Amino acid sequence: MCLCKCDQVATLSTPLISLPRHPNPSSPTTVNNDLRSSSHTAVIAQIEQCTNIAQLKQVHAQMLRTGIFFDPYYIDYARQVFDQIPHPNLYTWNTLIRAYASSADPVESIFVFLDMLYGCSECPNKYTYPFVIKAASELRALLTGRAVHGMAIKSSLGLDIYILNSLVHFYGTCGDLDLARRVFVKTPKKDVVSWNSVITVFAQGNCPEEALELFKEMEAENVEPNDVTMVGVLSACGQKVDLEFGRWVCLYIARNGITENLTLNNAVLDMYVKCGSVEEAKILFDRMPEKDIVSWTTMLDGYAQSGNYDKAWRIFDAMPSQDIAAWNVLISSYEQSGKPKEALAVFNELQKSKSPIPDGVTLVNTLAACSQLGAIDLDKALEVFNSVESRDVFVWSAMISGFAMHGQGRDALDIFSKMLEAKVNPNAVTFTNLLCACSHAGLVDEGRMFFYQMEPAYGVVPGVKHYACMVDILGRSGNLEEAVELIEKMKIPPTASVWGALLGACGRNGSFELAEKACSHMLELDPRNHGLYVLLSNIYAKTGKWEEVSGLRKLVQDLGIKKERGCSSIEANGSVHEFLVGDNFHPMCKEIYSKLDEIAGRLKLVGYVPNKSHLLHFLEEEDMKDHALILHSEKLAIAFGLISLSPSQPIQVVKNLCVCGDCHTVAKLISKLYGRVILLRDRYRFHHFKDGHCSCNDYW
DNA sequence: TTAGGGTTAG
Repeated sequence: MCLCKCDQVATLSTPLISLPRHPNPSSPTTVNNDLRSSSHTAVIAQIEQCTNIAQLKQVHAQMLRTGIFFDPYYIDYARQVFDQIPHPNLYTWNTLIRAYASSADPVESIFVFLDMLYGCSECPNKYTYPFVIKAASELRALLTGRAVHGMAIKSSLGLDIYILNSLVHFYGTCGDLDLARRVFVKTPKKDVVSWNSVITVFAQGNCPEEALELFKEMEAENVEPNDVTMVGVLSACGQKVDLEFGRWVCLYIARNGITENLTLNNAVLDMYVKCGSVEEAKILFDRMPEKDIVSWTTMLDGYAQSGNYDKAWRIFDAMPSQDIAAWNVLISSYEQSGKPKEALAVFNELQKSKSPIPDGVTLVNTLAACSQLGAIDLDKALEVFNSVESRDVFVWSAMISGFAMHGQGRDALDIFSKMLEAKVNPNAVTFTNLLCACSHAGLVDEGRMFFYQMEPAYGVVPGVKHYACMVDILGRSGNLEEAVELIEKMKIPPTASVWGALLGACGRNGSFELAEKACSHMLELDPRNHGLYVLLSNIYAKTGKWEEVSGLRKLVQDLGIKKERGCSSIEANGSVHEFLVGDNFHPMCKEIYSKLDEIAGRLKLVGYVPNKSHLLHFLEEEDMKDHALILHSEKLAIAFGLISLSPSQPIQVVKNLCVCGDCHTVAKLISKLYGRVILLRDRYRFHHFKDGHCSCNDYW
């Protein structure tokens, strides 16, 4: 990565925004490279002065104690020593394979293993396989790992518990939870590590329910859990946002005498943060006997995610050192909470501070912030992208996502081809973004091709997000039967998002029976999803099932389910203006409503008839004001934009929910009648309105 | 004299 080029990026997107605090330009922990290389020389000199094994062991112990043994520098040194051994024995080969497996360059581990198969007279043994499998896990190299698994079976080592436990971890890490579970089930005498491996991979593979089920099974089998088990269980609680169970786990840890340690405390901290209880996190944080960078970063994340940026910046300042993860937490939380300008401001601060150096995550979030700012800034995103020398898979994927959000499906596909040309292997995120691009641009055949090739050609097992995207692609294009078949064939249980994609398609294509089926599945999985009741209510209303509509309305009231209110914001003359549905609070509301009346008149002249099918019967009747236009927040924002911005300025609106069909039509007409460019970002994507057309080609 | 599982940001 080249800093001077990134500086260019910083200047081209310098945002005029004030953050709660501007960090110090220099980070307290700048690594001094000169010092480091002189220490390398000293250690090597010490090793070379050794005349017997005892002395060598002493140096080794010292290196382990200070942690410098894991400095990549010494692996190269070890390799040089290894290369001078005329006939290394199996033990020596294993040592080198192990060193590479947990190094920054695990692929070397695989290469050494292959060299060993030809260059060593002995066969790989029960020690070799766990190291090689670990390297394959690090690399997410599903095909390589499978081959190694096969070799282990052929060498009659297929039932070794260490090898099986590594394999559970390996398959899980590669996304094949099904296979991970099968290996686990076949493990003859499961020990605590077997259980930990399977619980951990399910927790990390977005299957927290299964992870917790496995934990219960483990208890039933009377296997005593340890601290590592609890880390996995806490991670599952965090993902489920199940604070109550998380608290129970904390009690369980105390009652069962499981030793607290730094990692376990960090996992508890993370659980509290993910469950939204920053207060409990802070109490633990204050009483933790030992804290590391992860503890600080988790706490920082807690405050940032809850929008408490003052406290977040205070934590940031108090941290012993601000590594790139800490910066990334700030950038990503600003970016994800719809504050792309603040995100870019933090990126600028980072650039000014010179250290730490931005990594792939920084660029991903910065690119996302650029794309959030609209079409003009997508060009900036391209500049950021082009200025980065080391593009990892996430940077490429972020760029694909940027194009996907703007409905530029072909551009997304082009970027993907270039990524393959650059020899960067796509991962699960790449395919999610790619499928999303296909969905937004109506590229059905391409979507199908990617979906069915991702596993055989690239070793990426389709996850629930990929299924949801594929169902969406098929549903939107009217291939409802195929979408249903796909859901039925899923190897993993469909989530609410998968059924939601089908439901959306049903709404458009009018298949009410199927919609009811999808709804009942979704209600089981996500009973407090307000949007779902709205959709279901619409479906009942369309089929004239008024009794069901009123029953549903009562249910929603009884359950106390609140909907997310539609809210649009627009920036004009340096400040942000927010509008809610039928809002009367804006100081210029009189002008805005008279502008809307004028718009309504002009739209009527060109034959526009409000499309009331998008009105949400009964459930949203309070939103229905007696106006010529249905006053969704985006219309208010656009009207305000017409009044306040000069004709040459694009009207940029951000909406928290999905844009409705009527607002979409109105925006198209306004862009033509008033000769304005309108950029509307909704929950999922961008719409660029110009000359009466939208960039999404009415396909969203 | 070698072994497997763990927490933060996409």
